[in-house]
Amino acid sequence: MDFDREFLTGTVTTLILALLSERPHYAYEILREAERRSDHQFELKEGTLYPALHQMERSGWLASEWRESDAGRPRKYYRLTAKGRRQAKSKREQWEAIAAAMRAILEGSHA
Amino acid sequence: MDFDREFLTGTVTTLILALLSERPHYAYEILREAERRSDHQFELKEGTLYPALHQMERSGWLASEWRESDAGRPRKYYRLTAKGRRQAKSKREQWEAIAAAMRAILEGSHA
DNA sequence: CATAGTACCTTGCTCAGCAAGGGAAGAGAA
DNA sequence: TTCTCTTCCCTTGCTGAGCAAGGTACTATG
Repeated sequence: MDFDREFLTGTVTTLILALLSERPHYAYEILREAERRSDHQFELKEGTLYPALHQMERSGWLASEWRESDAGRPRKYYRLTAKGRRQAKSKREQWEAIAAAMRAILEGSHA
Repeated sequence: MDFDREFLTGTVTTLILALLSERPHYAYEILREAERRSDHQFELKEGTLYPALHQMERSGWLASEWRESDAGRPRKYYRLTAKGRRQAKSKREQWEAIAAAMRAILEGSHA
């Protein structure tokens, strides 16, 4: 396999695609959800997330839709397109390959 | 825990420190070894590795020493300093935390 | 009325990774 | 002998992800 160059820095993209694979989310919700599930290991920054979402929408991986909320501001929900679903799969597989490769290398240095 | 900013892109540094934790290596050997152990998943680039090693030496994580080889050019061996050993531990722990966090997030999207 | 939380966004910096170059020296093939 | 392959070292200059730091606006709470 050949990793996307950007992938080695790309946990953010992988993470967004994974969450959106389950159901549509709005950005702020992605922030909270990533924090919660990672037991506060991840603190995704707004300055990272919003531009990333816009970029991914421009690339045709995501589609967005405004929805009213009973309390407070309307929310912009993102969902995966077909292209996005393919990307999500690819990114996840790449991540798993990297994780396996790292494991193989790190194991040696444990002794 | 708080990740080093660079860490999310920093598998390279982690990997180098892990290999040097085992024994001194010269750069070219690190390239080959990373490839071999990752079953050719990783193809560390020279343009990445050499500057990284120099940077790490300047930071006091590594020390280097030229050794003659029976065949061919002399080789520049790098080994960890005490500071480097602490870094190696820290990076490995950070990597493991990220891997765990990613696992937690990716699991949900498998269904 | 001030503070904190929710929710959207942008601009401009920094620095890791890399493509693309270079050099030198030995080994084997044609 | 010349050419190419492999080993081994290195540098320069680009790109782009992540982020700090800023902004807006509305609601709830003390």
